[in-house]
Amino acid sequence: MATIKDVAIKAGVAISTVSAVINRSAPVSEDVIARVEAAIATIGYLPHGAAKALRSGNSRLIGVILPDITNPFFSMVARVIETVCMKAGYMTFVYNTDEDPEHEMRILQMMRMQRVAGMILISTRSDAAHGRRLMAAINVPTVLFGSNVEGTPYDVITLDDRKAGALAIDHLVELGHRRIAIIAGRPGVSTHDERLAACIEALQRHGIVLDEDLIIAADFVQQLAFEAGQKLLARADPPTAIFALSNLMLIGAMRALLAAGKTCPRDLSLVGIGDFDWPEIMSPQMTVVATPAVAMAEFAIGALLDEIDSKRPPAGKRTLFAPELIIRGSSAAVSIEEPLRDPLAI
Amino acid sequence: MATIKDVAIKAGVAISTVSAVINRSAPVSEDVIARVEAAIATIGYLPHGAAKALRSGNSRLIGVILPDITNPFFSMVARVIETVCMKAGYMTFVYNTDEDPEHEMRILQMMRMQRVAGMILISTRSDAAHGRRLMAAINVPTVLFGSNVEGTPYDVITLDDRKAGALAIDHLVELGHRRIAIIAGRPGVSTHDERLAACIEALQRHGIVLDEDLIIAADFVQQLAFEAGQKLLARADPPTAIFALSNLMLIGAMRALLAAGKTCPRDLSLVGIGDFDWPEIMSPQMTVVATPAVAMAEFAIGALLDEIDSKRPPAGKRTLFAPELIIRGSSAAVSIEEPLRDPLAI
DNA sequence: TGTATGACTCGAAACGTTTCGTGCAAGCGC
DNA sequence: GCGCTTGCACGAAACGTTTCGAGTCATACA
Repeated sequence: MATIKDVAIKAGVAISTVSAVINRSAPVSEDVIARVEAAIATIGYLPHGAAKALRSGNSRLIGVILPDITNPFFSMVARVIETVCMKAGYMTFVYNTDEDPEHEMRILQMMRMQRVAGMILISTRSDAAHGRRLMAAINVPTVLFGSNVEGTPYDVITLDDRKAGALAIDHLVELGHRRIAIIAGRPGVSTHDERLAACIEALQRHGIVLDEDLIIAADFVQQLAFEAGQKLLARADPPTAIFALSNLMLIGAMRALLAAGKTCPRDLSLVGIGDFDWPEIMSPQMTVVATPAVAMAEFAIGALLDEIDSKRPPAGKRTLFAPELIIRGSSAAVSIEEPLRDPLAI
Repeated sequence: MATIKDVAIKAGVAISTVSAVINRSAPVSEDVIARVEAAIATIGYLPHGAAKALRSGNSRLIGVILPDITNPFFSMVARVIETVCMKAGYMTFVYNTDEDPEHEMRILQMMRMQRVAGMILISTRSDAAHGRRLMAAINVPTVLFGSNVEGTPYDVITLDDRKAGALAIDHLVELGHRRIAIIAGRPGVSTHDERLAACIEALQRHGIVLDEDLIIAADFVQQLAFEAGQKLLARADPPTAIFALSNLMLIGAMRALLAAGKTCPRDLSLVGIGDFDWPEIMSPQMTVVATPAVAMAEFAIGALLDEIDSKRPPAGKRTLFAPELIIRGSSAAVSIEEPLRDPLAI
C-alpha cells in the first residue's frame, strides 16, 4: 500500500505538507494542494487508520455494546447509532454480550484495546457491584442505554420504565382484568426491576391483591417466556391476561398461547413492551407499550458525541423517554364470568 | 494509559521481553514471566490495538458489509460471523450499505483505511461493471456472500437461488396454481436474476404461458412489495398465488393482502424465500423456501479465515447451499373455479 | 579445559502518521 | 530601508508496539 511518503515524493513536497493538505490542518498554497491531490489520486493513497490513531491519540471509533443484535429493538438502535456516527466521521464497533456480564467485561476490554473514543453501553446488569466493575473497566466517555446501572457517573438514557409498567396494568384493569400474570425479566436488571415494581404498585393502586405465583421471571429470553406462558396456562385458575415485559418475551407468551390452543383475546389478553415493525402480520395484532427506539438512540449517540467533543466529564444525567400505549387486538375486556368494571367494554 | 514501557520498568526487564511474554513469541524464563504478569496486573496494562496493528501490519479486523442489519436474515449472519471471529481473535466491523452501491464503495474505503485483514461482502449489485469497481477497491481476502458478482476472483457463498425459485413454483403448480405472480427484487442483483430466471423456467416447464404483468420488481424493499401486492390484488384477474423473492417482500405482500381484506390461503396463496424466527406467530403461517443462514455464515467466515491464515489467493470457488421448502398454511390448493391438477389436493 | 550450543534477554530500528519548532520569503507599516 | 508579521513549507521527533540481530551466561560435550 502507498504511504503518505509516496505521495510526498510524487508531489515533490514534504510529508508534513501532505498531512496538512489531507487534514486541512495548516495553510497550504493552492497549487501545492492541487499537486498533492493529484498525487493522491494517481497513487491511490488511503491514510493508514492505525497510524493516524496511534499518533493523534484519537481512534475515531465508537463502541456499541448490546445484548443481541438479532433482537429487532437492538438492531434498530445499532443502525441509528451507525448512521449518526458515520456522519460525524466516526466508525462503530458493535458487539453482543448475550446477557452475560462476564462477556460484557471481556468486550469492554477489547474496546479499551482499540482505544475507542466513546461507548454506548446497554448493560446486562444494574446492581451496584456491576457498576463498580464497569467503572473500573471504563475510561472513556460512555452513555448507558436502555437499562440503568446503580452508582455510576455516566449519563443514562432509558424508557420511563415505571410509566411503561403502569400504562399496561392500568389498561388491563380498565378492561376488567384482575388476575393479571406478568412474565418478567431478571431481578437485578433495571428494566425488570422498575417495570415490575410499577406493575405491582399499579395493581395495589387498583386494589388488587398480589398473587406472587402469577409473576414469573423469564430472563428476557423468548423460550423461557414460552415455558412461563405454558405454566401459567396450565394452572387450574389461569390468569385472564398476561403482560410480558419485553418484545421477545411477548412472542414467547404468544407462542405458548397458540401451543395451548387458546384464542387471544377471547381466552386471554396479551400485552407487551416494545413494538414490532409490522404489527399487522401477527394475529391477533399486539397491544403494546411502545418504546421510541429511534428517538432514544439518536439522543444517546448525540449526547455521547457531545461529551466527546466538549471533553466535559459526564453529567450523570438520566433521561427518560415516554412510552406509548398502542391498543390493538390482543387485549380485550375480560370474559363475562369475571366481574366487569365497564359493561360497555365487552 | 499505561504502556508496555511502564510494564517493562515495573518488572525490571526490557520492553522486548514484555512483548515476548504477552505474545509468547520467544522463550522467557518462568520467573520473568511471573514478574511481567504481575506488573501487567498491578499497572492494569492493556496493549494499544492501533500500535500493534501498525507495527505488526496485522489489524486482526474483519469487515462485514451488508445491506441492512435490521433485516433478521442479515442480523443473524452478522451474529454468527462475530462469534466465530471472536473465537479466532478477530474483531468485526459491521456496516450497512442500504442497497446503495455508492455507499458500498464508501464503506469499502473505510475498511481499507482500517486495513482490515479480510471482508465478508454482501454486495448490492451483481453486474460486471460493479465487479470491476469492487476489484479496484478491494485489496484484501474477501468472501462474497448471499449474492454473486460477475467476473470477480473472490469466493462466493450463496443460496442455490435457482433451486429456490424452482422449489416454490413447483409447489404452487402442484397445488393447481397457474396464475402465479412474482414479487421480485432488482434486475442486476444475482438473487433477483437467478431466482426469477428459475421461476420463469419452471413455469415454462409446467407449460404455463408467462404473463409479464404478473412479475413486479420491488427492489427488495418491504414497502414496494406492499404496493406491488396491492396492484396485483386490484387487477380484474388477480393471481391465485404470489411468490415473493425475499423475506421482507413476503411481509409486504402479506400486508397488502390483509389491507385488501382478503384471506390467505383461501383467496390467494403466498410463498416467500427466507424463513422467520417464530413462524407460528404469523397468521397464516408462511410457506417459505428457507435459507440456511447460520450454516452459510459459518461456512463463509470459515473460508475467509482460512484464506487469511493460509495466505492463499482466493480460489474463486462458488459454494451453493440447498434451500428447503417448508410448507405451512399460507399455500393451498387453488379454489375450485380454477382447473385442478390434483383433485385430492383440495 | 576449551568451545560449541542453547536459553534467555536486551537495544534499536521500523511501522505510517501528526505535530511542533524552525526557516524563508514576501508584504506591510514606519 | 528596516524590522515585523504573516503565509507557507520543511524536517524531525514522537505515538506504542514488534522484530531482529547481537550479547550474555550456563550447560554439555569433546
